[in-house]
Amino acid sequence: MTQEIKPDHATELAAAVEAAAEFRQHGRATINDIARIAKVSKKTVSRVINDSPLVKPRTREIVKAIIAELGYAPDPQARALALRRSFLVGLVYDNPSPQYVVNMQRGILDALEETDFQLVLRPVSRTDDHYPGRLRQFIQQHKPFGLILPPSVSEDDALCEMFRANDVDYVRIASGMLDEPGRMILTHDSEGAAQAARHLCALGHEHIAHIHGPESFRSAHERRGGFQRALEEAGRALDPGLTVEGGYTFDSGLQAMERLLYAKRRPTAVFAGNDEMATGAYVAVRKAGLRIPDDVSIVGFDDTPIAGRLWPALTTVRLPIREMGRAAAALLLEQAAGVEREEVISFTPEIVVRESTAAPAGRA
Amino acid sequence: MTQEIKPDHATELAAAVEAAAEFRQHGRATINDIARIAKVSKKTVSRVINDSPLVKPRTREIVKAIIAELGYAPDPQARALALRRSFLVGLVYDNPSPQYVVNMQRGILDALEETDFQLVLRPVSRTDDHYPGRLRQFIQQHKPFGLILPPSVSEDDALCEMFRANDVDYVRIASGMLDEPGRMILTHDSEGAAQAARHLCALGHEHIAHIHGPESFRSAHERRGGFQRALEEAGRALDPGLTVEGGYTFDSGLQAMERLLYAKRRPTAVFAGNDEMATGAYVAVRKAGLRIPDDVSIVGFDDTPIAGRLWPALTTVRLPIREMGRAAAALLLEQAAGVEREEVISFTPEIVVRESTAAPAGRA
DNA sequence: CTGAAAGCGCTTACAG
DNA sequence: CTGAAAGCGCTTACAG
Repeated sequence: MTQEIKPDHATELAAAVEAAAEFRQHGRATINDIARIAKVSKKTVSRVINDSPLVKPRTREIVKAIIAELGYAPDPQARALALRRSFLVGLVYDNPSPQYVVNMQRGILDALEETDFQLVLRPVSRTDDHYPGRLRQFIQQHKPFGLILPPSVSEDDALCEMFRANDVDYVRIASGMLDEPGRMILTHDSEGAAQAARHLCALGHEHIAHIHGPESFRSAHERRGGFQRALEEAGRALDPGLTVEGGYTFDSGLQAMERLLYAKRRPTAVFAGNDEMATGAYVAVRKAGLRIPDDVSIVGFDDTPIAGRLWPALTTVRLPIREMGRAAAALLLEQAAGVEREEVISFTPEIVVRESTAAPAGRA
Repeated sequence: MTQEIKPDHATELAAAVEAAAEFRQHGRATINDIARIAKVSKKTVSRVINDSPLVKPRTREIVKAIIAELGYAPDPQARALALRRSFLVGLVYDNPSPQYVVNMQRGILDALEETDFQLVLRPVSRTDDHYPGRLRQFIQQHKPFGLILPPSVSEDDALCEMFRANDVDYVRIASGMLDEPGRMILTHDSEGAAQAARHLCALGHEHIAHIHGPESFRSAHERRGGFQRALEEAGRALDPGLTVEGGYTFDSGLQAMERLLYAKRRPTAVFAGNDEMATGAYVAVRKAGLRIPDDVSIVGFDDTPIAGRLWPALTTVRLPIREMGRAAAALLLEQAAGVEREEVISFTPEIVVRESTAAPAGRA
């Protein structure tokens, strides 16, 4: 006489795990192995992998237990082929600062850490006319899951349109609202610059210069604008004679500062649009035989590592680049999950006061 | 009456290209499209893609013409699935210098530029015990084409053994001969350090200090060794009382220099094991109210961008990091092509003389 | 030198 | 809630 035995859930689960354990030695498992051991179809395993709700909780639990026991991970190449979409997240950048790039990479990697996504690097040169074409080819061939765009590539509207046309998700990091909230990380550069202005005004400076970045960078406008507004709110004005354009480079900062030092009335403080230019300004001041901050106070922007390594250490405005990268990658995942975001994610830089700023000589 | 027309090769080729041109609008081509238009099997197209010699030159030419006309590129995901090997090259690094990392990335990207390979980033922490396990999982799941290992991960023999066991190609970049020539990029750090020693001796320094890197870094030994040997060849010796250990960081350089400044007899020149520590040494000298190079000459190692931005600009030893990255990636491709290399590829650093070194005060 | 069949490890409609 | 069949775009033996 046969007797129908209806095993309870715990028994069933234990049996499945045991069957899985026996399989262990046979090398890397596939979806078929999981299905066979779980006694379900591979489609059901696929549903579990993809978190489909259409699986009985009990079935799901058994499948998950076997997956855990075998340390199974689905093959990204096979999934990509079937999904027509790879598990690569591309960082498309033209930012010249290695520090910026590395920090952004770190942030993105933080967010991708426990996922199946890999970060691939796509440096570009915006002065190369072929760069959108190359990117299109990359996209069509590698079908990246999504792209992250820091400044200044993030400011290229035509490029983003191409991404949309090719059905590729992206997140733009920029100092202006260039896209819908779900595709943007906003940085309030103008507010950071305003903090620099307030700091210098509070120290008593009246005669303040600004070395701004190139007109082609949105951040240069934002920073100049915020600085100017805050000066005006404090009853000062940004003297056009003390406003010089640089190229965000060390050399341009050095040259701009040299010009400022020979102005009719030498400024007692200078706000440089980034740390690179501030570093150049240091050298110009030194070469002129002047002292920082005794003769001239200097403020930078970015808080790159060089800021703390200069002597005296540079007062500057810090943008949390790593956190921004993390947020951008998280937003990309959110976007893929179909979340509709209404509010933009934004970051406000903060001034870091070190040793390069002090009250002007007359007021010391 | 039908007449057999045997078209010549040129006609045949032109016809194929025309057929391809007609196809153009239908979206992205696959290997099947190419095969159909070329009137061959897809296996033959696959042979052409993979540069198999087993294809009649004429057939190959026609297939290549159609591929070019359609701008066809094989799907990397599909190839990866069939080949059980992806087109990803992993950069596995724990190097703390952003400048080093970014330059290495650039070099690798240079070499991968016109290939189908993508660079993926795998930062690791050697102090994390789980890091080999995580890497193994990455390897087994993503089946990277190969890995590039700069110092100090490159010095981990057990890790490389795991790579071999998992049948993954790799290239180690190190200052010692740790592996066979086909898997190594060698840097002659000791020779660079020797150049620093010769430079200081030539200037007339007798009383020379050295701030070396941490014992756990092979480069620290190589640099100290090369420096010491060259000093001895010049009839000097490395005074143990003027040899201090730092941690390759700014702060450690500052502290080490402070100790040296209070030595019984202050050194007239200091060789720092890297630019970071040299930068710290600058600050210590400044804080002590001394001048560079008038009171103390300083030499760094690496030639990171900060070297040229300091005041006075830092004399340092430059390693061509970007070229090293390029060579490493090229070597990986060579390895995959089955080339057996007998001679190791090596790079010798060179001193870059700037403004931080001069004859000692007494001899000016 | 060339091709038809099978397979890499997944997912997508479709049917139940 | 579950499964059998077909397909993603390639390559690998195998046969000729």
